[in-house]
Amino acid sequence: MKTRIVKQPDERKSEIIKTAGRLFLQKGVHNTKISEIVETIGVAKGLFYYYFKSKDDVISAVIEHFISELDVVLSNILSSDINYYKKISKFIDTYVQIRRMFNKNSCNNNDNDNFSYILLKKSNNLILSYLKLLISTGISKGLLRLRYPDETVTMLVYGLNELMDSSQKKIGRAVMLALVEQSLSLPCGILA
Amino acid sequence: MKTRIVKQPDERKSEIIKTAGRLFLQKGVHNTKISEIVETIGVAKGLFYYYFKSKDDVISAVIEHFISELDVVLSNILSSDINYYKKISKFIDTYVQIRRMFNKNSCNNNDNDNFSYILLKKSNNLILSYLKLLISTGISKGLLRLRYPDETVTMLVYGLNELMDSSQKKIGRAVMLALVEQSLSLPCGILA
Amino acid sequence: MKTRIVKQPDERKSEIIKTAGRLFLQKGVHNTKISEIVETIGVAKGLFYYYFKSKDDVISAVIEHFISELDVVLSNILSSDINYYKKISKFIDTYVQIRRMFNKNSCNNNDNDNFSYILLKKSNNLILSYLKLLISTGISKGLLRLRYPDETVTMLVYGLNELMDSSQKKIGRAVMLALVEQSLSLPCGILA
Amino acid sequence: MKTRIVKQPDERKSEIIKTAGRLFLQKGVHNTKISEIVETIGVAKGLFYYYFKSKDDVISAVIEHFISELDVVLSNILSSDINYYKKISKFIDTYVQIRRMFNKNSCNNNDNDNFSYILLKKSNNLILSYLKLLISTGISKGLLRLRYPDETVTMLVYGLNELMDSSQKKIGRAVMLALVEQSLSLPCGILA
DNA sequence: TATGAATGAGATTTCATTCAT
DNA sequence: AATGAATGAAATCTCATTCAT
Repeated sequence: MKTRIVKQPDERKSEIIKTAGRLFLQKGVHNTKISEIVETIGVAKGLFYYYFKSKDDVISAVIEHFISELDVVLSNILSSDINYYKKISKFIDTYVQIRRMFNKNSCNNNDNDNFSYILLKKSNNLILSYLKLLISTGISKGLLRLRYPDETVTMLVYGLNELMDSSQKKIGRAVMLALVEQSLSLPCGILA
Repeated sequence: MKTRIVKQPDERKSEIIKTAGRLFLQKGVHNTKISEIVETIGVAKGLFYYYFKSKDDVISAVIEHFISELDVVLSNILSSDINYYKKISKFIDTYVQIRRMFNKNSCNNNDNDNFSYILLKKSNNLILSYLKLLISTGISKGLLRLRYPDETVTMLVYGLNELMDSSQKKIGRAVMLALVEQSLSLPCGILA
Repeated sequence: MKTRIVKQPDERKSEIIKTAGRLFLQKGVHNTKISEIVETIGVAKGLFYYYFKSKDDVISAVIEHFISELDVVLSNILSSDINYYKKISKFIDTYVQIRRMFNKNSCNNNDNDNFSYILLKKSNNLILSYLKLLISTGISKGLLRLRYPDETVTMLVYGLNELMDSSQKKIGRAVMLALVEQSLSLPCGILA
Repeated sequence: MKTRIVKQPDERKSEIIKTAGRLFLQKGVHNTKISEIVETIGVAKGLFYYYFKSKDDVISAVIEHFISELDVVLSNILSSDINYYKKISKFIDTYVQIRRMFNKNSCNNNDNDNFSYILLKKSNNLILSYLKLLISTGISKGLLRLRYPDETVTMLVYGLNELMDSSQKKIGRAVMLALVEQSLSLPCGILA
């Protein structure tokens, strides 16, 4: 029998969520067995089912965990004391970061999971809602003008998303911001 | 003993691919069992393995099948005898069609497959390559001007993709084309 | 639902090995299904795969098990406190015993396994290595003389092996020992 | 549809037996699928079952084929017009040949067939019966003397068998014949 | 005599989940 | 709060054999 290490419930649960999340991103949900999660942590299988009802249960928890962390970051940017355009470029930077994190891993995984897909989509939607808010504020303040603001922002976010995926050459920050300016009909160089 | 119905290999193989494809879209790859595919057709399980090495093998075949069908459609548009702007809007229309087809189904599927995801991505990339070609031809003919043509088209395609997914209200054809015009810096109404 | 009987891993693993070994000898490896092994013990099929990676895995384990048991017996004879010629005849007796055990069973089995064959060969080789040691010791002590000691012992062991297989009439112990004496150029009757 | 090559029944049947035999020795019976046999020849599966009732049926035929070929060779030696001792050494030489043929192949095959085993055994028994005959003739003619002629010859054949298998260094013809002489209590060098 | 698509029983294997300890 | 042996349903895959052509 292994030496039993007792932890606070919250700490243990969080440990499982983080470990599962890492493995899910690395190898895909379908290729991550419960046994692997518990072996990685070094606990018994039964403990997993003490904290989670099922595998699906931990998947949801992992997604929720990632999204709520992102929410904190974005919320801080929005309420921070920097100028309007800076906020836009900060959003874009944050976006690039999480994209890279989610995608670096999901490339390897050739299995048929849509875990990263859901995660990405939820992240995109979150950042999208923040951006929509920011843009509509900008419009009412007269900082920019757009015929279809919501649609334009949607296309911007998901367009960038794909651009990061597919381009052979890594897209530089400058080009990226230029594309944002173009999409939002902003003066050239204002986000730089 | 079942009465044995013999078919030409090509016909049978194609029958399996189409049946599998339909089920994959309806219920996801993971939720579609080999036994279901063969039961749907009404043949023995062994026959499946006579034509395909494994489940993965048929997945690849299904994807290839969908993509090659799309390729024919797009290729016909490109070589057809209609004017330049008409071709663009035809591409967009085709795009909308397949998107609807892939997505109508993938909504139901709550499993963890990314079959539709891969399919969508490959379709997007195919249409993207056709559009890039068309746009660069247009640029060299002086029909339009863009600073980052490839990046712009990429963002356009994937932006639209998401727009169709997410907007509560269905995006009308008019708005869609307007967004395309805006993205490509084309005169308002020219694609209508 | 079955009542679950929990055992120590070592005990369970050993239980599986012994049961599998018995069935393998009785019916041949190919004719022994995993399902039979677990049904015989009265556990679930999954438990088998909890302890063994595959059917091949348990086959190896069974062979190893038989051989290591034989090794203990032979090793005890070698180090025991009896006279030199007695050791030889004890080796022969042990040999006869295991031969009978392996062959009694393998007669029934008309399938195409060579499980008993491998087992027999490994046993033969083990006893052979012990005998070679004993003989060479005897030679250096001047207890016997042989031109080709290793070859002679090899032929002796495998010759006896076959003799036990094939002769219609069961070979008596006396004849057997006489043949050993003849092979090793020992005085007639010294092993009796 | 393939071009259909029609052959005489005997020729076809023999073609299947020879091909099957080659594959059985190369890869083992269990690893040789009916499909492989017919593909190697270039005919359809159905044809196999036109000539053979089952896989077991062809296995028997293959064994019979090998054995009857050996029988011809041995029979020729026995009735040939050479001296007594020469016949013995010719038998041994033939024996070495077929052993090499059966074993060179069966080494590779790590599967659980006893095809080579059966084949070897039947060959050994055939040569054994010829040798017993020869030896007993020799005894009645006063050419040699043995206490247990049959047992001795049995041990000789099977002992040599193993010797060829196991010895790291290939056993030379001279040593081999020396061992035969020793076993049969023949004067040293008479077989050389 | 020959074809090869089709059959189907059954084997091995996987793994999320349970529960006696 | 923790263990890990045990469960069992279900999935994938194999291949000797059959039979419509």
